[in-house]
Amino acid sequence: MTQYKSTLLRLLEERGYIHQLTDAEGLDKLASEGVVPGYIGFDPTAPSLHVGSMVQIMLLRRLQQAGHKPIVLMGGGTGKIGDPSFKDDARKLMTVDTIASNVASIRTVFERFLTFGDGPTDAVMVDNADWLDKLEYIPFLREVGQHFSVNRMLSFDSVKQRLDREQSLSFLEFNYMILQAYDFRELSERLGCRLQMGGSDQWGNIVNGIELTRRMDGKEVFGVTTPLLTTADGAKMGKTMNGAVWLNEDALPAYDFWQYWRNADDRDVGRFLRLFTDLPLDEIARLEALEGSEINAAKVVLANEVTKLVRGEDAARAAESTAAATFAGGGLGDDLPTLDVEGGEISIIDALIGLGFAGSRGEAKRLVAGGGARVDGVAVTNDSHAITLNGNEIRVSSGKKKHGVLRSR
RNA sequence: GGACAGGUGGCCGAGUGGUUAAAGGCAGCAGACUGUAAAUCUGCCCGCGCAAGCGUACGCUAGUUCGAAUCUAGCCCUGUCCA
Repeated sequence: MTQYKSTLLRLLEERGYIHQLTDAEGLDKLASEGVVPGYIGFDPTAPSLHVGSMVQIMLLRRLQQAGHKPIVLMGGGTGKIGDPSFKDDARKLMTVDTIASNVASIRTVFERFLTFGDGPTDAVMVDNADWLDKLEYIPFLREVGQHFSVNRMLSFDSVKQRLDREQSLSFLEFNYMILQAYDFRELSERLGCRLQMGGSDQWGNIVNGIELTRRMDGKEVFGVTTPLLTTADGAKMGKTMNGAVWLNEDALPAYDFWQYWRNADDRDVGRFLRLFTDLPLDEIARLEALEGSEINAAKVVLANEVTKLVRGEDAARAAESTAAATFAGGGLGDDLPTLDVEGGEISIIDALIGLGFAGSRGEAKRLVAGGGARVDGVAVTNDSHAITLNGNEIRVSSGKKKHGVLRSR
């Protein structure tokens, strides 16, 4: 199992992407013989994907790096249903318009990770609404439905958990796994797709797709899942401070994105470097071996590399220099949130709200009362404090990490 | 259609007439310690207000009561079992 012949599996193995494989030997053989088209599905539940989806995106990138063809499947059709997997409650149904606009917005991110085009190993993007929307119920039941055993479906974790917890699972959601399986089969027909990848929670769906493809067409296809990514302290990746860590620029400023990686847990640095950057493994080994506070250097590299990939070179450089100026120098950087102040004076409360460090006046006051608010590095404990700018830029901070700039206008 | 159980703050979960803006936990924010790390300890954690206070809030609606998350009725939703 350890020694793969194919570049693909070796690459995935050594960088930590593999959790489960459906047929390691078969896939290894296939991948060493020629181009393997492989896909991963993404649900358009929001206008942007977040860091939690990044393993999958990187997986497609690795696929292309290893000389194969990545297929990005947008779940424009399945998104109308919602994955029941492990959710506590039924997802609210999204309107068709929302889905369409989410699909369009998510699309842009992939261009940074993959090379699209018409060549044999160029990436393509497809939307399962293209075929799912047109399905006719009776023909679909006859062709596809006959291959599914309800007994079996009930035994899948995604469904079982919902039932065990005595939570409702609508028939609509129950169908999700069938449609997902159908996607694989459809992609195998349309694009000769041989491989589906996904998070470990997708295992059941992937296996279903493989079986359906075999039963309907007698074709052999494969599946790979990635480990469920959590941070070292056990939290799901991609949810922090002010919510999710979005990939799209308009959903999260590059500086905040950079900071997310800069603040990674020590124990995660090596793993993240392998998964989310293209740095060579020996370089990563050197970085993750750094001890104590030296590891901070590795975190900067991590932040730079990931930001470069997701947001571009310029964004990464700007974020780094802002961070350096703000933290090391105690100064200001261009990327910090900025508030234009009229009239040369503003109350500390309004400044904190204006910079987005507090969501309400009460919250701002509590922050001040708790000693977390600083003006030019000096703690302010009086919530009626007024800041006078005198034409200068003033630095306002919430805690030690969140900094912003007041500028007079 | 019937019987039973249930719907509480971002989540989990106590609370069964006033002392309940609602125990506890998780998540989050801040402070101390540090390395913009982890762990630990401390404070905060519906909104407005300097405050007294006011406004909202316990599925929805209408009641009973001086007073309801707590009682009554109807409705909606969920689960389990029965038809």
